[in-house]
Amino acid sequence: MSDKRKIAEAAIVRLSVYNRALGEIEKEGLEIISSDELGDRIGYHATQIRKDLSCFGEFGEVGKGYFVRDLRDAISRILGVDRKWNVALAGAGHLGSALLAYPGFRQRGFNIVAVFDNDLAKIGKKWEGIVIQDTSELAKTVKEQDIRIGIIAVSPQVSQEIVDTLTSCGVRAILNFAPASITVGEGVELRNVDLATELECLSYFLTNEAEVRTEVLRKIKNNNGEGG
Amino acid sequence: MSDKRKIAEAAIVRLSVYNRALGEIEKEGLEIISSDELGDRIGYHATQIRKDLSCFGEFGEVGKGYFVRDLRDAISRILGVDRKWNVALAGAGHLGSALLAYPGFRQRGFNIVAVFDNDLAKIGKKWEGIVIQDTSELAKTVKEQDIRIGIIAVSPQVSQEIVDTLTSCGVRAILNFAPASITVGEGVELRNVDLATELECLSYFLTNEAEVRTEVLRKIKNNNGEGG
DNA sequence: CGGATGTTGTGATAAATTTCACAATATTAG
DNA sequence: CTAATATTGTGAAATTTATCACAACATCCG
Ligand SMILES: NC(=O)c1ccc[n+]([C@@H]2O[C@H](COP(=O)([O-])OP(=O)(O)OC[C@H]3O[C@@H](n4cnc5c(N)ncnc54)[C@H](O)[C@@H]3O)[C@@H](O)[C@H]2O)c1
Ligand SMILES: NC(=O)c1ccc[n+]([C@@H]2O[C@H](COP(=O)([O-])OP(=O)(O)OC[C@H]3O[C@@H](n4cnc5c(N)ncnc54)[C@H](O)[C@@H]3O)[C@@H](O)[C@H]2O)c1
Repeated sequence: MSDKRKIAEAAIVRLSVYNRALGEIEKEGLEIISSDELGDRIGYHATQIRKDLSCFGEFGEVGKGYFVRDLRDAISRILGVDRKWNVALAGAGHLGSALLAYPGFRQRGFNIVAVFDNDLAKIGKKWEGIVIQDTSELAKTVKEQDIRIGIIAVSPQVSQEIVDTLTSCGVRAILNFAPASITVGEGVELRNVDLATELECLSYFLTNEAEVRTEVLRKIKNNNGEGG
Repeated sequence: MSDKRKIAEAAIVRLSVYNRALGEIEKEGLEIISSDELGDRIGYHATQIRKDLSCFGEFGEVGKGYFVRDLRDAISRILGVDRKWNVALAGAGHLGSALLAYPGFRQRGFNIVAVFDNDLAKIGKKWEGIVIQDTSELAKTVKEQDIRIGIIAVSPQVSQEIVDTLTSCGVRAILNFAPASITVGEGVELRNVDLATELECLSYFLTNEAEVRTEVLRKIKNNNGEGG
């Protein structure tokens, strides 16, 4: 019943997880997989998977399952990763250089084609085949290179400023690592990755372990699995 | 109505966001803030904030708002970050070294006190004051240093193995950066940060921009703000 | 003092999301 | 061919999460 209007963000995240898992399954040589087995591997209910997919079409074969390759292609199309995206990286510090060095992004179609910094010691240097540019060149480069996605790996103090520069150049998708409350205009998608928040969630869990354990036991009694 | 039993994970993430924002507000010199203004700054409804807090107690003053410092202390206690946590880092590669160099974790009470790798060229070297150890020493070190949290920054192929080693040593909280479907036993909290997934969500948004725009317009008509 | 205003905490309500239940259909074994 | 088994896609139900609405109370200002 292909209807893209009411797709939950959480469902999109799951599609990406399905895709990664399908990649692993493909490597193992499996050609067909049921929603049940896929769910087992990644810790979701089979119905969740089928429901998520049903928003976009029918990809399975009744009584059989899903052709791994076909489903992967379908999800890739849905996510828009059946193409290349040019990405700009702002901030060539510790985190920025790790991101730049990571081959996984390119493998998935995300090419970091430009890196910006304001540190004169870095500007002009070539890292991973890319010359680090001054932030003043951002607007020009974004247009020239058709950059659609920006990654923020600068200090929190300047993150909003860099986001504004990027969006004013037409960048409509931003992945932010700076622990700051960034705001963007409508039509711009912002995703925040706050690693301190991740650790704080773990701290909460450890601090409140007993209560959580009770919850886990209740869930197990109701025959639920691991949550991923 | 202090009842920690039915707290949604999403609420915990928000508490962490509130705390970071309160830190910024404190730096600005503000001593009191209303849920309304806090909500404006971080893109949540005031009622969401009040509801989240109400699970843990009453922290505000009617007609006045919240004392910034007091609320921050209260949330820190709730999250369990009113203390220090010793953290182990597995994988001293590109990402691992960025995490190790980041002062923000220590500032928030998360001390990376041990780093493990299996690369002979790295083992024995001292980074940021910490000697990189062979993974075979993990069990001993985890006990000696009272390590409660593990960070996985090794390749996906070995990530499950390292997770198993950590949990078998009693580590009950794991932050995983490897793009793999990790499973953990009950009583262990696992948080996955998959950066490729983050980019794929942005790709989805860009690919389906038109539909999303419609959605945004609908929300604005209903007086909703930015989602953060 | 008293009315206007501001703000919290929370029960009730609404909305979103997940899970259940099952019809429909394919496959397999005999 | 038929019965047994497997699996999808989806409407309905259940559950979870977010928002609304408002009583209760504090503060401000004349
Ligand atoms: N390193 C981590 O593990 C980690 C973890 C969590 C969050 N973060 C966040 O990610 C961001 C980057 O972290 P990092 O460790 O790489 O910091 P870093 O200090 O190593 O790097 C920041 C880089 O940004 C550059 N920069 C500063 N102002 C700039 C500007 N106006 N224009 C362009 N470039 C500018 C600096 O020159 C530097 O190269 C920070 O906001 C940090 O809080 C990092
Ligand atoms: N670098 C990034 O920006 C980035 C982005 C997304 C995901 N990741 C994921 O994070 C993880 C680390 O990425 P990276 O870029 O730092 O990789 P990397 O190759 O630079 O580092 C991996 C490190 O793990 C060590 N290692 C390998 N096997 C080990 C074992 N059995 N025991 C102990 N150590 C072992 C290696 O020696 C190496 O030092 C990977 O799973 C990667 O997919 C990284």
